[in-house]
Amino acid sequence: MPEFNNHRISCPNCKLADLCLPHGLQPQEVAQLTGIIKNKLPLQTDQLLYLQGQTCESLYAIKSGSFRSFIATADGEEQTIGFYLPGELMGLDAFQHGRFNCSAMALETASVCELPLTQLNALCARIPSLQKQLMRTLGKEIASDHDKILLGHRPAKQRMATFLLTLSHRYAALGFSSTLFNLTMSRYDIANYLGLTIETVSRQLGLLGRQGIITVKQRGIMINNMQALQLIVNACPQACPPVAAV
Amino acid sequence: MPEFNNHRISCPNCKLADLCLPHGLQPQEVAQLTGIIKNKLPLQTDQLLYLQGQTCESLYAIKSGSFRSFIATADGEEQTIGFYLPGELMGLDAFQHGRFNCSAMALETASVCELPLTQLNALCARIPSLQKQLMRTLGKEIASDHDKILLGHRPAKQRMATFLLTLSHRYAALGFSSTLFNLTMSRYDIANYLGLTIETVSRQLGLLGRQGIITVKQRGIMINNMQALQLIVNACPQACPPVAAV
DNA sequence: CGCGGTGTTGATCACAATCAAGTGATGTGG
DNA sequence: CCACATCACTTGATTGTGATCAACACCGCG
Repeated sequence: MPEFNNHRISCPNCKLADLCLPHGLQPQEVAQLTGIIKNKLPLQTDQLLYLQGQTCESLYAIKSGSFRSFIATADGEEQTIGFYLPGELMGLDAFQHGRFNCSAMALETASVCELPLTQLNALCARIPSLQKQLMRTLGKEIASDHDKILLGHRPAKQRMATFLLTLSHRYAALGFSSTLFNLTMSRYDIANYLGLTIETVSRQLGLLGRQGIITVKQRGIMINNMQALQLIVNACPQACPPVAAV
Repeated sequence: MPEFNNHRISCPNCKLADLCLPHGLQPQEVAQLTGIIKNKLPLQTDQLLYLQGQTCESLYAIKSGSFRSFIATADGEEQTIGFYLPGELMGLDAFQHGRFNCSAMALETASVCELPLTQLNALCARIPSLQKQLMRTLGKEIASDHDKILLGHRPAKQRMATFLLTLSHRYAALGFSSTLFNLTMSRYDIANYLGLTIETVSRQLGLLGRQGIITVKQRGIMINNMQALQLIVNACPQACPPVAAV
């Protein structure tokens, strides 16, 4: 993945600005936002950005790399809740009690902008459009969570297709290829996220590959037939018309 | 369900105040909040409070009754996302684009407080603790959505038990009995919400009944063994220890 | 009454989990 | 540089949970 990482933290120079918190702000407001960003050392693979239960003192915007957020369930297992890509804001679920509701782990070398809450709140009070943008981001998080709830009630094939298509769209929004990308997470992570087993994930990927819709090479994914993928996503569970079997 | 409905809308006199937006506000601030509430006619069973796609001009706090929120899926089906009880705030998912992301329908006769967004925003700018409370509510919504995502990956028995236990806790928070309550939604709604079929819901309820953990009479639920229910909720999918079979 | 909506119960089937073995990449020490 | 271990993933065989299909019970209501 190309580097969005700037040596000096500065929203005005950041390619991600329009996807991130500065979206819709005046240049002078963006400058103020830049002012509160705390520098943070890059994280290595498998390093925790924060831990479930910790007091939340900052939100984190991803500059580069990707993260996995997960919750420890009652039975001691981990349940992956979501994956985060550059430009996305992490830690919003801590707004309820001031403590992180899930843990966040780097899937690869990654860097983030740290936004101390006290300063962010103060800034929000002075910049209405920043407040508004933060609320929009919260609304987006809720809407995306609703999609995940729906997804949980779908058959395996549809979950897999939706997962790939969503990633594709998010990469496209970042300016990357929508048809050729690498999965930064393991099959185990995907399975856990989708509520499937690794075997089922593997089989579904294999199936989509044999149908010619995608090409899988390790963690590399090429989407050959975006429309077919979309059809699988839209299909109602029953009455699934045969999708150009090969 | 008893009536929380006051003849004049007034947060200071509302028994729900501490569960709702006024929580943590100074009396004088609560008065200001009361000032922006628009009166709205009570809704009848199956009446829509808002429709997915509509421009969102207000948030709604439930005074009495209950609601079901649902999304129209790609295949034309409805998918129930959640149920709302008195004191809860509806419409938060509209923050993303200013349009409601789901529809809300009354499950019984219900009344709501309408909070026009423009006035609410203006008030938030002047009352930091109101702003904070709104953010907390958003965080709560996200956290509860995460729980729903987890639930989707659990076996039927656990989904059913969790559903009942969550309702029990919410009723208790409202000052109602935690062990004796009526379901305001149909089996169909429950099944749709949990991602199961009505048959499975019926069977799971029957099973819990035969185990003596609950007593089901139509839509009336009595919880006889809260701890057993909690054990089912906590249990890991496999290695489910036999729960006092009768 | 009989009817329609709502919910229950039973029989069968299918999808995905589980169990089990095997392949392929990557890394390590001899 | 190769033997070997390890990890990540794939593939195959079997099983079980919950969906589907189908019939039936219950309740309110005209």
